[in-house]
Amino acid sequence: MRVNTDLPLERAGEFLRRKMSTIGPLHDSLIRDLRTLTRDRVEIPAGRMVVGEEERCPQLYLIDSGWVFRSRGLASGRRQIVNFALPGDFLCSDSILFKASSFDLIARTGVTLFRIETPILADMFTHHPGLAAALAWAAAQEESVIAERVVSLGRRDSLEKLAHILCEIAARLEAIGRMTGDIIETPLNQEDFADILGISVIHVNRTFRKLSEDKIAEYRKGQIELLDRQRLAELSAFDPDYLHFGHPSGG
Amino acid sequence: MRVNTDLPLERAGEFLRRKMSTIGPLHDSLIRDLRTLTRDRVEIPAGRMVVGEEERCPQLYLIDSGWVFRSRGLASGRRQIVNFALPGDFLCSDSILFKASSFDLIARTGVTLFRIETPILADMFTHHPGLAAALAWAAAQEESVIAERVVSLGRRDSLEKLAHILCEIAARLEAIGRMTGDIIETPLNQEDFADILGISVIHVNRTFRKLSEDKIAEYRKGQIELLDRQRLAELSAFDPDYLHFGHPSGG
DNA sequence: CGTTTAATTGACATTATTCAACCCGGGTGG
DNA sequence: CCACCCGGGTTGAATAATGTCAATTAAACG
Repeated sequence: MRVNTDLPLERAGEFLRRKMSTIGPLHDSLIRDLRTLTRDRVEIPAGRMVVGEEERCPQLYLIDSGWVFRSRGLASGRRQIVNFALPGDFLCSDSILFKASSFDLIARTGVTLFRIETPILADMFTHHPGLAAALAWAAAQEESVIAERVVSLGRRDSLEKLAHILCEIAARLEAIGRMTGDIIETPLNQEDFADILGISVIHVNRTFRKLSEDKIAEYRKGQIELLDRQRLAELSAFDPDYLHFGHPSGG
Repeated sequence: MRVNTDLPLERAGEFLRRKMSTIGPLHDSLIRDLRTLTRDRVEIPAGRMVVGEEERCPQLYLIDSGWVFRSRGLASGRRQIVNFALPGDFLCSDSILFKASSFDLIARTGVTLFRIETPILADMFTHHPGLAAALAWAAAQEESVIAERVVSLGRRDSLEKLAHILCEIAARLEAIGRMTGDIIETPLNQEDFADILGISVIHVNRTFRKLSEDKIAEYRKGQIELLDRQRLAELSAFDPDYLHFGHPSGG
Protein backbone atom coordinates (compact mmCIF):
# COMPACT_ATOMS: atom_id res chain seq x y z
CA MET A 1 0.00 0.00 0.00
CA ARG A 2 1.27 3.40 -0.99
CA VAL A 3 1.94 5.87 1.78
CA ASN A 4 2.93 9.45 1.14
CA THR A 5 4.98 9.97 4.27
CA ASP A 6 8.09 8.14 5.35
CA LEU A 7 7.90 8.03 9.10
CA PRO A 8 5.31 5.64 10.46
CA LEU A 9 4.42 8.15 13.14
CA GLU A 10 3.51 10.71 10.56
CA ARG A 11 1.47 8.16 8.73
CA ALA A 12 -0.61 7.49 11.83
CA GLY A 13 -0.84 11.21 12.43
CA GLU A 14 -2.04 11.59 8.88
CA PHE A 15 -4.79 9.04 9.52
CA LEU A 16 -5.91 11.15 12.44
CA ARG A 17 -5.83 14.35 10.47
CA ARG A 18 -7.91 12.94 7.63
CA LYS A 19 -10.61 11.83 10.02
CA MET A 20 -10.59 14.94 12.13
CA SER A 21 -10.85 17.53 9.43
CA THR A 22 -13.39 19.31 11.61
CA ILE A 23 -10.72 20.11 14.13
CA GLY A 24 -8.36 21.42 11.53
CA PRO A 25 -5.69 23.82 12.67
CA LEU A 26 -4.42 21.60 15.46
CA HIS A 27 -2.75 19.24 13.04
CA ASP A 28 0.77 20.60 13.44
CA SER A 29 0.46 20.63 17.18
CA LEU A 30 -0.79 17.05 17.14
CA ILE A 31 2.17 15.79 15.15
CA ARG A 32 4.50 17.65 17.48
CA ASP A 33 2.81 16.20 20.56
CA LEU A 34 3.00 12.71 19.17
CA ARG A 35 6.67 13.19 18.38
CA THR A 36 7.32 14.39 21.91
CA LEU A 37 5.27 11.83 23.78
CA THR A 38 5.61 8.67 21.76
CA ARG A 39 7.81 6.27 23.66
CA ASP A 40 8.19 3.30 21.41
CA ARG A 41 6.59 1.03 18.91
CA VAL A 42 5.06 -2.22 20.10
CA GLU A 43 4.32 -5.27 18.00
CA ILE A 44 1.56 -7.60 19.04
CA PRO A 45 0.92 -10.93 17.32
CA ALA A 46 -2.51 -11.83 16.02
CA GLY A 47 -4.83 -13.29 18.62
CA ARG A 48 -3.12 -11.86 21.67
CA MET A 49 -4.60 -9.50 24.16
CA VAL A 50 -3.29 -5.97 23.91
CA VAL A 51 -3.30 -5.58 27.65
CA GLY A 52 -3.19 -8.65 29.81
CA GLU A 53 -6.08 -9.81 31.94
CA GLU A 54 -5.43 -8.23 35.31
CA GLU A 55 -2.68 -5.95 34.13
CA ARG A 56 -4.01 -2.49 34.67
CA CYS A 57 -4.34 -0.77 31.32
CA PRO A 58 -1.59 1.73 31.94
CA GLN A 59 -0.73 3.28 28.64
CA LEU A 60 -2.23 5.17 25.80
CA TYR A 61 -1.76 3.62 22.37
CA LEU A 62 -2.18 4.78 18.81
CA ILE A 63 -2.65 2.09 16.20
CA ASP A 64 -0.17 2.13 13.36
CA SER A 65 -1.35 -1.01 11.61
CA GLY A 66 -3.76 -3.86 12.18
CA TRP A 67 -7.25 -4.44 13.55
CA VAL A 68 -8.06 -4.55 17.26
CA PHE A 69 -11.31 -5.78 18.82
CA ARG A 70 -12.83 -4.46 22.00
CA SER A 71 -15.00 -7.30 23.19
CA ARG A 72 -16.57 -9.04 26.13
CA GLY A 73 -16.65 -12.78 26.64
CA LEU A 74 -19.65 -14.05 28.57
CA ALA A 75 -19.64 -17.01 30.90
CA SER A 76 -21.88 -18.98 28.53
CA GLY A 77 -19.18 -18.88 25.88
CA ARG A 78 -20.89 -16.19 23.88
CA ARG A 79 -18.85 -13.20 22.81
CA GLN A 80 -19.83 -9.70 21.80
CA ILE A 81 -17.50 -7.39 19.96
CA VAL A 82 -18.30 -3.87 21.07
CA ASN A 83 -16.19 -2.14 18.46
CA PHE A 84 -13.07 -2.48 16.44
CA ALA A 85 -10.18 -0.10 16.10
CA LEU A 86 -8.24 0.63 12.94
CA PRO A 87 -4.96 2.40 12.15
CA GLY A 88 -5.23 5.97 13.44
CA ASP A 89 -7.51 4.97 16.33
CA PHE A 90 -6.48 5.28 19.95
CA LEU A 91 -6.58 2.46 22.45
CA CYS A 92 -7.06 2.77 26.19
CA SER A 93 -7.86 6.45 26.05
CA ASP A 94 -9.98 5.90 29.14
CA SER A 95 -6.94 4.62 31.03
CA ILE A 96 -6.32 8.24 31.99
CA LEU A 97 -9.56 8.19 33.97
CA PHE A 98 -10.21 4.60 35.03
CA LYS A 99 -7.83 2.06 36.48
CA ALA A 100 -9.17 -0.83 34.51
CA SER A 101 -11.52 -1.47 31.65
CA SER A 102 -14.22 -4.09 31.85
CA PHE A 103 -13.67 -5.07 28.22
CA ASP A 104 -10.95 -7.01 26.45
CA LEU A 105 -8.71 -5.64 23.75
CA ILE A 106 -7.68 -8.33 21.31
CA ALA A 107 -5.41 -8.08 18.31
CA ARG A 108 -7.32 -9.60 15.40
CA THR A 109 -4.31 -9.30 13.12
CA GLY A 110 -0.72 -8.65 13.87
CA VAL A 111 -0.77 -5.12 15.23
CA THR A 112 1.78 -2.37 15.64
CA LEU A 113 1.12 0.31 18.21
CA PHE A 114 2.75 3.53 19.26
CA ARG A 115 2.95 3.68 22.99
CA ILE A 116 2.28 7.20 24.14
CA GLU A 117 3.40 8.74 27.38
CA THR A 118 0.22 9.87 29.09
CA PRO A 119 0.65 13.31 30.58
CA ILE A 120 -1.33 14.43 33.60
CA LEU A 121 -4.81 15.46 32.54
CA ALA A 122 -4.14 19.09 33.44
CA ASP A 123 -0.85 19.26 31.53
CA MET A 124 -2.45 17.71 28.53
CA PHE A 125 -4.48 20.71 27.55
CA THR A 126 -1.91 23.32 28.34
CA HIS A 127 1.16 21.66 26.86
CA HIS A 128 -0.28 19.22 24.38
CA PRO A 129 -3.41 20.77 22.95
CA GLY A 130 -3.15 18.85 19.71
CA LEU A 131 -3.15 15.49 21.43
CA ALA A 132 -5.82 16.60 23.85
CA ALA A 133 -8.11 17.66 21.06
CA ALA A 134 -7.44 14.47 19.13
CA LEU A 135 -8.20 12.35 22.18
CA ALA A 136 -11.39 14.23 22.92
CA TRP A 137 -12.48 14.00 19.32
CA ALA A 138 -11.69 10.31 19.10
CA ALA A 139 -13.50 9.52 22.33
CA ALA A 140 -16.60 11.40 21.26
CA GLN A 141 -16.56 9.80 17.85
CA GLU A 142 -16.13 6.33 19.27
CA GLU A 143 -19.06 6.94 21.55
CA SER A 144 -21.17 7.94 18.59
CA VAL A 145 -20.15 4.84 16.67
CA ILE A 146 -21.09 2.60 19.57
CA ALA A 147 -24.40 4.42 19.93
CA GLU A 148 -25.13 3.65 16.31
CA ARG A 149 -24.24 0.02 17.00
CA VAL A 150 -26.88 0.02 19.73
CA VAL A 151 -29.44 1.12 17.16
CA SER A 152 -28.37 -1.65 14.81
CA LEU A 153 -28.41 -4.36 17.45
CA GLY A 154 -31.71 -3.22 18.89
CA ARG A 155 -33.82 -2.31 15.93
CA ARG A 156 -32.41 -3.59 12.67
CA ASP A 157 -32.87 -7.11 11.30
CA SER A 158 -29.90 -9.19 10.25
CA LEU A 159 -29.86 -7.97 6.65
CA GLU A 160 -29.98 -4.33 7.72
CA LYS A 161 -27.33 -4.97 10.35
CA LEU A 162 -24.95 -6.53 7.88
CA ALA A 163 -25.55 -3.89 5.22
CA HIS A 164 -25.02 -1.17 7.78
CA ILE A 165 -21.76 -2.48 9.14
CA LEU A 166 -20.41 -2.94 5.63
CA CYS A 167 -21.20 0.70 4.91
CA GLU A 168 -19.51 1.73 8.13
CA ILE A 169 -16.40 -0.30 7.48
CA ALA A 170 -16.13 1.10 3.97
CA ALA A 171 -16.53 4.66 5.25
CA ARG A 172 -13.97 4.19 8.00
CA LEU A 173 -11.45 2.60 5.67
CA GLU A 174 -12.00 5.37 3.17
CA ALA A 175 -11.35 7.94 5.88
CA ILE A 176 -7.86 6.54 6.36
CA GLY A 177 -7.24 5.92 2.69
CA ARG A 178 -7.54 2.17 2.86
CA MET A 179 -10.36 1.51 0.44
CA THR A 180 -9.24 0.53 -3.03
CA GLY A 181 -12.26 0.84 -5.26
CA ASP A 182 -15.15 -1.24 -3.96
CA ILE A 183 -13.12 -3.87 -2.20
CA ILE A 184 -13.08 -4.02 1.60
CA GLU A 185 -9.93 -5.75 2.72
CA THR A 186 -10.60 -7.10 6.15
CA PRO A 187 -9.49 -9.84 8.54
CA LEU A 188 -13.09 -10.31 9.70
CA ASN A 189 -14.39 -13.80 9.12
CA GLN A 190 -18.05 -14.74 9.38
CA GLU A 191 -17.74 -15.56 13.06
CA ASP A 192 -16.37 -12.06 13.71
CA PHE A 193 -19.33 -10.57 11.89
CA ALA A 194 -21.60 -12.72 14.03
CA ASP A 195 -20.03 -11.39 17.21
CA ILE A 196 -20.19 -7.82 15.98
CA LEU A 197 -23.81 -8.01 14.84
CA GLY A 198 -25.07 -10.16 17.69
CA ILE A 199 -26.34 -12.99 15.49
CA SER A 200 -25.21 -16.54 14.83
CA VAL A 201 -22.49 -17.53 12.36
CA ILE A 202 -24.94 -19.52 10.32
CA HIS A 203 -27.19 -16.54 10.00
CA VAL A 204 -24.32 -14.36 8.91
CA ASN A 205 -23.65 -16.86 6.19
CA ARG A 206 -27.26 -16.89 5.03
CA THR A 207 -27.39 -13.11 5.09
CA PHE A 208 -24.23 -12.78 3.02
CA ARG A 209 -25.77 -15.20 0.58
CA LYS A 210 -28.82 -12.98 0.26
CA LEU A 211 -26.57 -9.99 -0.46
CA SER A 212 -24.77 -12.09 -3.00
CA GLU A 213 -27.98 -13.30 -4.68
CA ASP A 214 -29.13 -9.71 -5.01
CA LYS A 215 -25.76 -8.71 -6.44
CA ILE A 216 -25.18 -6.19 -3.67
CA ALA A 217 -22.05 -7.56 -2.04
CA GLU A 218 -19.86 -10.60 -2.30
CA TYR A 219 -18.10 -12.18 0.67
CA ARG A 220 -14.75 -13.77 0.04
CA LYS A 221 -12.12 -14.86 2.49
CA GLY A 222 -10.17 -11.77 3.49
CA GLN A 223 -12.17 -9.35 1.40
CA ILE A 224 -15.67 -8.22 0.59
CA GLU A 225 -16.61 -6.74 -2.73
CA LEU A 226 -19.29 -4.08 -2.72
CA LEU A 227 -21.19 -4.49 -5.97
CA ASP A 228 -23.91 -1.92 -5.36
CA ARG A 229 -23.09 0.61 -2.67
CA GLN A 230 -26.21 2.61 -3.41
CA ARG A 231 -28.51 -0.26 -2.55
CA LEU A 232 -26.32 -1.30 0.37
CA ALA A 233 -26.82 2.12 1.90
CA GLU A 234 -30.53 2.20 1.14
CA LEU A 235 -31.02 -1.24 2.60
CA SER A 236 -29.74 -0.13 5.98
CA ALA A 237 -30.73 3.54 5.76
CA PHE A 238 -27.05 4.30 6.25
CA ASP A 239 -26.38 7.92 7.13
CA PRO A 240 -22.66 8.59 7.70
CA ASP A 241 -23.31 11.63 9.91
CA TYR A 242 -22.71 9.62 13.05
CA LEU A 243 -19.10 9.05 12.03
CA HIS A 244 -18.49 12.80 12.21
CA PHE A 245 -15.96 12.72 9.43
CA GLY A 246 -15.49 15.96 7.61
CA HIS A 247 -15.95 15.90 3.88
CA PRO A 248 -13.33 13.34 2.91
CA SER A 249 -13.45 14.48 -0.70
CA GLY A 250 -12.39 17.95 0.38
CA GLY A 251 -8.95 16.58 1.27
CA MET B 1 -37.71 13.82 48.41
CA ARG B 2 -35.35 15.02 51.11
CA VAL B 3 -32.22 16.85 49.98
CA ASN B 4 -29.42 17.82 52.29
CA THR B 5 -28.35 20.94 50.49
CA ASP B 6 -30.39 24.04 49.81
CA LEU B 7 -29.19 25.28 46.48
CA PRO B 8 -30.24 23.13 43.54
CA LEU B 9 -26.87 23.66 41.92
CA GLU B 10 -25.12 22.13 44.88
CA ARG B 11 -27.49 19.24 44.83
CA ALA B 12 -26.59 18.46 41.22
CA GLY B 13 -22.94 18.94 42.07
CA GLU B 14 -23.42 16.51 44.92
CA PHE B 15 -24.82 13.93 42.50
CA LEU B 16 -21.69 14.29 40.44
CA ARG B 17 -19.42 14.01 43.43
CA ARG B 18 -21.06 10.83 44.65
CA LYS B 19 -20.62 9.17 41.29
CA MET B 20 -17.12 10.39 40.69
CA SER B 21 -15.58 9.41 43.96
CA THR B 22 -12.59 8.13 42.00
CA ILE B 23 -11.71 11.65 40.96
CA GLY B 24 -11.99 12.92 44.48
CA PRO B 25 -10.15 16.10 45.28
CA LEU B 26 -11.61 18.09 42.41
CA HIS B 27 -14.97 18.41 44.09
CA ASP B 28 -14.52 21.96 45.39
CA SER B 29 -13.20 23.12 42.08
CA LEU B 30 -16.14 21.52 40.32
CA ILE B 31 -18.71 23.32 42.46
CA ARG B 32 -16.86 26.58 41.92
CA ASP B 33 -16.75 26.05 38.17
CA LEU B 34 -20.43 25.26 38.06
CA ARG B 35 -21.18 28.35 40.09
CA THR B 36 -19.12 30.48 37.72
CA LEU B 37 -20.34 29.03 34.45
CA THR B 38 -23.95 28.16 35.07
CA ARG B 39 -26.09 30.61 33.19
CA ASP B 40 -29.61 29.72 34.09
CA ARG B 41 -32.06 27.00 34.87
CA VAL B 42 -34.26 25.68 32.09
CA GLU B 43 -37.51 23.79 32.49
CA ILE B 44 -38.60 21.40 29.81
CA PRO B 45 -42.01 19.75 29.80
CA ALA B 46 -42.38 16.00 29.48
CA GLY B 47 -42.27 14.71 25.95
CA ARG B 48 -40.45 17.64 24.41
CA MET B 49 -37.13 17.55 22.68
CA VAL B 50 -34.33 19.08 24.68
CA VAL B 51 -32.81 20.61 21.58
CA GLY B 52 -34.99 21.18 18.57
CA GLU B 53 -34.61 19.24 15.34
CA GLU B 54 -32.31 21.41 13.26
CA GLU B 55 -31.28 23.70 16.07
CA ARG B 56 -27.60 23.09 16.53
CA CYS B 57 -26.99 21.66 19.97
CA PRO B 58 -25.24 24.70 21.27
CA GLN B 59 -25.06 24.39 25.00
CA LEU B 60 -23.84 22.13 27.73
CA TYR B 61 -26.47 21.04 30.24
CA LEU B 62 -26.42 19.41 33.63
CA ILE B 63 -29.59 17.63 34.69
CA ASP B 64 -31.08 18.81 37.95
CA SER B 65 -34.19 16.65 37.88
CA GLY B 66 -36.00 14.34 35.50
CA TRP B 67 -35.18 11.60 33.00
CA VAL B 68 -33.89 12.29 29.48
CA PHE B 69 -33.69 9.79 26.62
CA ARG B 70 -31.11 9.78 23.90
CA SER B 71 -32.76 7.92 21.08
CA ARG B 72 -33.04 7.41 17.36
CA GLY B 73 -36.26 7.09 15.44
CA LEU B 74 -36.04 4.94 12.31
CA ALA B 75 -38.03 5.50 9.16
CA SER B 76 -39.99 2.29 9.73
CA GLY B 77 -41.43 3.73 12.93
CA ARG B 78 -39.14 1.71 15.15
CA ARG B 79 -37.29 3.53 17.89
CA GLN B 80 -34.15 2.68 19.81
CA ILE B 81 -33.24 4.36 23.05
CA VAL B 82 -29.45 4.49 23.20
CA ASN B 83 -29.23 5.61 26.80
CA PHE B 84 -31.01 7.65 29.40
CA ALA B 85 -29.67 10.46 31.54
CA LEU B 86 -30.50 11.07 35.18
CA PRO B 87 -29.97 13.97 37.59
CA GLY B 88 -26.25 14.67 37.78
CA ASP B 89 -25.66 13.60 34.17
CA PHE B 90 -24.49 15.99 31.48
CA LEU B 91 -26.25 16.52 28.19
CA CYS B 92 -24.66 17.59 24.92
CA SER B 93 -21.14 17.25 26.20
CA ASP B 94 -20.15 16.44 22.63
CA SER B 95 -21.50 19.79 21.48
CA ILE B 96 -18.05 21.17 22.25
CA LEU B 97 -16.65 18.97 19.49
CA PHE B 98 -19.40 18.36 16.98
CA LYS B 99 -21.88 20.79 15.50
CA ALA B 100 -24.81 18.44 15.63
CA SER B 101 -25.68 15.11 17.12
CA SER B 102 -27.31 12.40 15.08
CA PHE B 103 -29.49 11.37 18.02
CA ASP B 104 -32.51 12.94 19.64
CA LEU B 105 -32.69 14.10 23.24
CA ILE B 106 -36.18 13.76 24.62
CA ALA B 107 -37.47 14.70 28.04
CA ARG B 108 -39.28 11.64 29.36
CA THR B 109 -40.51 13.53 32.41
CA GLY B 110 -40.61 17.19 33.16
CA VAL B 111 -36.93 18.09 33.32
CA THR B 112 -34.96 20.92 34.85
CA LEU B 113 -31.54 21.65 33.46
CA PHE B 114 -28.68 23.94 34.32
CA ARG B 115 -27.42 25.60 31.21
CA ILE B 116 -23.66 25.87 31.38
CA GLU B 117 -21.54 28.37 29.54
CA THR B 118 -19.16 26.27 27.46
CA PRO B 119 -15.69 27.66 27.65
CA ILE B 120 -13.18 27.17 24.87
CA LEU B 121 -11.69 23.70 25.09
CA ALA B 122 -8.27 25.07 25.95
CA ASP B 123 -9.56 27.37 28.69
CA MET B 124 -11.52 24.56 30.18
CA PHE B 125 -8.57 22.69 31.54
CA THR B 126 -6.57 25.66 32.69
CA HIS B 127 -9.33 27.67 34.31
CA HIS B 128 -12.00 25.09 35.05
CA PRO B 129 -10.22 21.86 35.90
CA GLY B 130 -13.07 20.60 38.04
CA LEU B 131 -15.59 20.86 35.23
CA ALA B 132 -13.12 19.52 32.72
CA ALA B 133 -12.44 16.45 34.82
CA ALA B 134 -16.13 15.92 35.46
CA LEU B 135 -16.90 16.15 31.76
CA ALA B 136 -14.13 13.75 30.85
CA TRP B 137 -15.20 11.31 33.52
CA ALA B 138 -18.86 11.51 32.53
CA ALA B 139 -18.08 11.02 28.84
CA ALA B 140 -15.91 8.00 29.51
CA GLN B 141 -18.46 6.50 31.87
CA GLU B 142 -21.29 7.01 29.42
CA GLU B 143 -19.25 5.31 26.76
CA SER B 144 -18.73 2.34 29.04
CA VAL B 145 -22.43 2.15 29.81
CA ILE B 146 -23.31 2.14 26.13
CA ALA B 147 -20.69 -0.51 25.46
CA GLU B 148 -22.34 -2.69 28.07
CA ARG B 149 -25.66 -2.03 26.35
CA VAL B 150 -24.13 -3.40 23.15
CA VAL B 151 -23.28 -6.59 24.99
CA SER B 152 -26.83 -6.86 26.28
CA LEU B 153 -28.45 -6.21 22.94
CA GLY B 154 -26.10 -8.52 21.10
CA ARG B 155 -25.67 -11.49 23.34
CA ARG B 156 -28.24 -11.62 26.12
CA ASP B 157 -31.76 -13.02 25.78
CA SER B 158 -34.76 -10.98 26.83
CA LEU B 159 -34.77 -12.19 30.42
CA GLU B 160 -31.11 -11.42 30.87
CA LYS B 161 -31.53 -8.06 29.20
CA LEU B 162 -34.34 -7.04 31.48
CA ALA B 163 -32.63 -8.30 34.62
CA HIS B 164 -29.47 -6.48 33.63
CA ILE B 165 -31.08 -3.14 32.97
CA LEU B 166 -32.95 -3.32 36.26
CA CYS B 167 -29.65 -3.89 38.06
CA GLU B 168 -28.12 -0.97 36.19
CA ILE B 169 -30.97 1.38 36.96
CA ALA B 170 -30.88 0.42 40.62
CA ALA B 171 -27.12 1.00 40.77
CA ARG B 172 -27.33 4.34 39.01
CA LEU B 173 -30.17 5.55 41.21
CA GLU B 174 -28.29 4.41 44.27
CA ALA B 175 -25.25 6.37 43.14
CA ILE B 176 -27.28 9.57 43.28
CA GLY B 177 -29.16 8.63 46.43
CA ARG B 178 -32.45 7.99 44.70
CA MET B 179 -33.09 4.39 45.66
CA THR B 180 -35.37 3.92 48.63
CA GLY B 181 -35.03 0.33 49.72
CA ASP B 182 -35.78 -2.06 46.87
CA ILE B 183 -38.13 0.17 44.96
CA ILE B 184 -37.07 1.66 41.65
CA GLU B 185 -39.10 4.78 40.99
CA THR B 186 -39.08 5.33 37.28
CA PRO B 187 -41.11 6.95 34.50
CA LEU B 188 -40.24 4.05 32.18
CA ASN B 189 -43.27 2.22 30.91
CA GLN B 190 -43.11 -1.13 29.17
CA GLU B 191 -42.77 0.47 25.76
CA ASP B 192 -39.74 2.40 27.00
CA PHE B 193 -38.20 -0.83 28.22
CA ALA B 194 -38.91 -2.33 24.82
CA ASP B 195 -37.09 0.51 23.08
CA ILE B 196 -34.18 0.32 25.48
CA LEU B 197 -33.78 -3.45 25.23
CA GLY B 198 -34.53 -3.75 21.53
CA ILE B 199 -37.46 -6.12 21.95
CA SER B 200 -41.22 -5.78 21.48
CA VAL B 201 -43.59 -4.36 24.09
CA ILE B 202 -45.44 -7.64 24.31
CA HIS B 203 -42.25 -9.47 25.02
CA VAL B 204 -41.32 -7.00 27.72
CA ASN B 205 -44.65 -7.78 29.30
CA ARG B 206 -44.06 -11.53 29.10
CA THR B 207 -40.60 -11.13 30.56
CA PHE B 208 -41.78 -9.02 33.46
CA ARG B 209 -44.39 -11.66 34.15
CA LYS B 210 -41.68 -14.29 34.33
CA LEU B 211 -39.75 -12.18 36.82
CA SER B 212 -42.94 -11.76 38.77
CA GLU B 213 -43.75 -15.50 38.74
CA ASP B 214 -40.29 -16.25 40.05
CA LYS B 215 -40.71 -13.60 42.74
CA ILE B 216 -37.65 -11.69 41.52
CA ALA B 217 -39.18 -8.36 40.56
CA GLU B 218 -42.58 -6.81 40.28
CA TYR B 219 -43.52 -4.26 37.67
CA ARG B 220 -46.03 -1.61 38.65
CA LYS B 221 -46.89 1.60 36.93
CA GLY B 222 -44.28 4.15 37.92
CA GLN B 223 -42.23 1.79 40.02
CA ILE B 224 -40.57 -1.58 40.05
CA GLU B 225 -40.02 -3.55 43.20
CA LEU B 226 -36.93 -5.69 43.38
CA LEU B 227 -37.85 -8.73 45.45
CA ASP B 228 -34.62 -10.67 45.05
CA ARG B 229 -31.66 -8.58 43.97
CA GLN B 230 -29.28 -11.46 44.39
CA ARG B 231 -31.03 -13.58 41.81
CA LEU B 232 -31.61 -10.57 39.58
CA ALA B 233 -27.87 -10.00 39.41
CA GLU B 234 -27.10 -13.70 38.94
CA LEU B 235 -29.62 -14.00 36.14
CA SER B 236 -27.88 -11.36 34.08
CA ALA B 237 -24.34 -11.92 35.40
CA PHE B 238 -24.44 -8.28 36.43
CA ASP B 239 -21.03 -6.87 37.29
CA PRO B 240 -21.20 -3.17 38.23
CA ASP B 241 -17.57 -2.52 37.30
CA TYR B 242 -18.55 -0.99 33.98
CA LEU B 243 -20.34 1.83 35.80
CA HIS B 244 -17.01 2.91 37.29
CA PHE B 245 -18.61 4.14 40.47
CA GLY B 246 -16.36 4.24 43.47
CA HIS B 247 -17.50 2.38 46.52
CA PRO B 248 -20.88 3.97 47.15
CA SER B 249 -20.96 2.66 50.69
CA GLY B 250 -17.81 4.60 51.47
CA GLY B 251 -19.75 7.88 51.16
C1' DC C 1 -69.55 8.02 33.45
C1' DG C 2 -67.03 7.99 28.62
C1' DT C 3 -62.41 8.42 27.01
C1' DT C 4 -57.77 7.47 26.86
C1' DT C 5 -53.62 5.24 27.73
C1' DA C 6 -51.15 1.39 29.23
C1' DA C 7 -51.06 -3.41 30.39
C1' DT C 8 -52.35 -8.08 29.42
C1' DT C 9 -53.52 -12.28 26.95
C1' DG C 10 -53.85 -15.79 23.21
C1' DA C 11 -53.18 -17.40 18.50
C1' DC C 12 -50.19 -17.34 14.90
C1' DA C 13 -46.22 -15.83 11.80
C1' DT C 14 -41.58 -14.79 11.39
C1' DT C 15 -36.98 -14.74 12.50
C1' DA C 16 -33.08 -16.66 14.17
C1' DT C 17 -30.76 -20.54 16.71
C1' DT C 18 -29.16 -25.10 17.23
C1' DC C 19 -27.66 -29.33 15.58
C1' DA C 20 -25.70 -32.13 12.26
C1' DA C 21 -23.68 -32.98 8.17
C1' DC C 22 -20.79 -31.91 4.33
C1' DC C 23 -17.52 -29.26 1.48
C1' DC C 24 -13.24 -27.11 0.31
C1' DG C 25 -8.57 -25.33 0.22
C1' DG C 26 -4.23 -25.18 2.58
C1' DG C 27 -1.05 -27.17 5.33
C1' DT C 28 1.68 -31.27 7.17
C1' DG C 29 3.73 -35.51 7.64
C1' DG C 30 4.60 -39.85 5.68
C1' DC D 1 2.37 -37.61 -4.36
C1' DC D 2 -1.02 -38.89 -1.26
C1' DA D 3 -3.66 -39.24 3.12
C1' DC D 4 -5.00 -36.70 6.62
C1' DC D 5 -6.43 -32.91 9.29
C1' DC D 6 -8.11 -28.40 10.33
C1' DG D 7 -10.35 -24.03 10.11
C1' DG D 8 -13.65 -21.86 7.70
C1' DG D 9 -17.51 -21.93 5.03
C1' DT D 10 -22.12 -23.90 3.34
C1' DT D 11 -26.49 -26.23 3.63
C1' DG D 12 -30.87 -28.32 5.44
C1' DA D 13 -34.07 -29.61 9.03
C1' DA D 14 -35.89 -29.17 13.63
C1' DT D 15 -36.49 -26.13 17.41
C1' DA D 16 -36.73 -22.10 20.20
C1' DA D 17 -37.19 -17.21 20.70
C1' DT D 18 -39.38 -13.32 19.56
C1' DG D 19 -42.56 -10.50 16.77
C1' DT D 20 -47.21 -9.37 14.95
C1' DC D 21 -52.05 -9.09 15.13
C1' DA D 22 -56.28 -8.77 17.43
C1' DA D 23 -59.00 -8.53 21.26
C1' DT D 24 -59.67 -7.66 26.33
C1' DT D 25 -58.89 -5.68 30.67
C1' DA D 26 -57.44 -2.25 33.95
C1' DA D 27 -56.30 2.03 35.59
C1' DA D 28 -56.26 7.10 35.11
C1' DC D 29 -58.63 11.29 34.14
C1' DG D 30 -61.55 14.70 32.88
